[in-house]
Amino acid sequence: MAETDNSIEIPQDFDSLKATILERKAQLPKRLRQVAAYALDHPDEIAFGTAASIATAADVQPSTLVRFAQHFGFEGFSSLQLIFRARLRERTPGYDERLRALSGNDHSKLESGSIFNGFVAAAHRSLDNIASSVEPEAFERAVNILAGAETIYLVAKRRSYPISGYMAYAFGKLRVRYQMVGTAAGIDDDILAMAGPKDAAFAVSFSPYASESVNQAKLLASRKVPVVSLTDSAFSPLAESSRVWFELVEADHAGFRSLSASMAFAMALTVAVAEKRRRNAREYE
Amino acid sequence: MAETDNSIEIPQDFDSLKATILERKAQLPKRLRQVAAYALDHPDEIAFGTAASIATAADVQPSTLVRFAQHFGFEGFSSLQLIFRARLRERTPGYDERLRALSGNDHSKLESGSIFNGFVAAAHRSLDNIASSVEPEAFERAVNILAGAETIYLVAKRRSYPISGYMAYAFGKLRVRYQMVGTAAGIDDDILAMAGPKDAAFAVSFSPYASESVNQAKLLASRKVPVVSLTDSAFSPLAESSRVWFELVEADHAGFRSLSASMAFAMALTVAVAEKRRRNAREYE
DNA sequence: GACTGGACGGAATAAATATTCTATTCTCAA
DNA sequence: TTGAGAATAGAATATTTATTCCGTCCAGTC
Repeated sequence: MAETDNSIEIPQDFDSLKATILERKAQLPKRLRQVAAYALDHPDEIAFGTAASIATAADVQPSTLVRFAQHFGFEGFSSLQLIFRARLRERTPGYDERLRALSGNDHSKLESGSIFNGFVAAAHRSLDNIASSVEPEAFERAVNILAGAETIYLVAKRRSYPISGYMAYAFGKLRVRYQMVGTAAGIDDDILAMAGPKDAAFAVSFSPYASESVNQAKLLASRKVPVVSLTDSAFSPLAESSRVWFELVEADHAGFRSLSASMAFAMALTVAVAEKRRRNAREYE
Repeated sequence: MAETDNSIEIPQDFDSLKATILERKAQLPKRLRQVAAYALDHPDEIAFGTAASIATAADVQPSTLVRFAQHFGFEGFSSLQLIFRARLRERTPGYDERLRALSGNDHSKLESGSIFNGFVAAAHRSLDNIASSVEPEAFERAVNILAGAETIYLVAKRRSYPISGYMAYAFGKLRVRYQMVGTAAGIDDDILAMAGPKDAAFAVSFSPYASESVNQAKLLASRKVPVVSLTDSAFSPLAESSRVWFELVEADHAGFRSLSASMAFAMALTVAVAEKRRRNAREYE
């Protein structure tokens, strides 16, 4: 038998698999080389297809695919396929390297270190994700709505509260009139009663959604106050009350979701609004 | 029978499918809505998983997935799945590319976009920096100090306030006793008067340092309360009052410093402390 | 309060799947 | 040319898969 090569590590990610294939390509038997060529040329097909369909496309037998996989140390074709699928999931260039850099650093030696690394990695992932999930056009609309408002109402509870807390700080510095909602219990309704169509609101809520925030957003929407919202699902109850809404899925570690992407988003929105106002004001001078 | 809706077109790509789902979301029965939410929140899982695995993850029956697909005009679950797979093949162009496409048209649009990108980039830079600037041993010591405290006092003002705000939320979830300092003016001194050597404090302050925070940290230190602090300079006045302190320089954009690294740090510290406590508690059982 | 129609859960089923096995073919050296 | 060993094709097999079907449940209506 000349099958699984135990002496060499089984590739765990697409890049190293690709390298291994290229390296051994010359010594591969005819049909296996045929498979190798097809696999590297049509990685998407390998990821999605069945053994039968791929075999037909590559003009080999299904069993050849299994032998190919086993030749590189995998248990069968299916486990090889996982590598090709993983490649499509996290097609974030640069992320792998960063993660590898993290796992090699001093923190990994201590027990609390892995927690530390985990949160840094989660924050990175969140930020990688944000660029593709926020549409520039929607962002622009949100900026326009908030820049045109007399007073910006900030609605957030619990986990989202730090986000609006930062925005409040920044708006204060930038001389943009704002009003936080939900700090002291009881007077929220009175505050919201003052909001009108000339104002605007920014609401943040992640699942599990604080019912208070949702209701307040609804109330504002019913009073013709344009609402911009930040949430983590297209199914968020916030979405239906909002003129513009952003779906932002934060990566998590140990069950605690990162706030990095939300924070970056909030900072960008805040500064963009202030910038827009400054320019509008100059035009009227 | 009320099945396939021939009058309406079957979505052929992911975007129109998503739009259709969102549109009909309100009228969907309970389980189908559950599937809808899961599908839009975890599109990758739908693309790769089997009906059984997805059903388990979404907490429904496999047959529900089939009904869901048929509800939207597909023949079965498999044909719906093809849409989700196609999405991964032809990745949607990221924000960067879309932004570049926009840049030719309108200058004002470009402006908001560059602000957005700027903050995301700054956040990335901050996170890249954090691993090298925080010493694992110091982190370990900080965890030990806070894990051993009866009550953890959180001291932060202004820009740092969102950080302690998040920690308060997380400590609450994790059943760690804490006390925020500086929320309502006037009673701070009374709160601090209760702190003793068995407690500990975590103070955050970046330049320009809020004198209040600095004084409170000094007061705590003089009362033999161990202080852990997070700041942005070795010359920070906080440092001299602290048992352990961390220097964390955040990258900035347009003069506004990122909070991503501080946030990641705070989350890691919070969870590490809770974890440590949990372990200590188990040892004494 | 009974009736009706849709929604649901769960078992049954038929198709499709990856893998294994074996006979045959090919390769290369003596 | 012949013999030995690997490589291959293709059928057989044991899972796993999506789907169908039917009894039950639930909400709304008269």
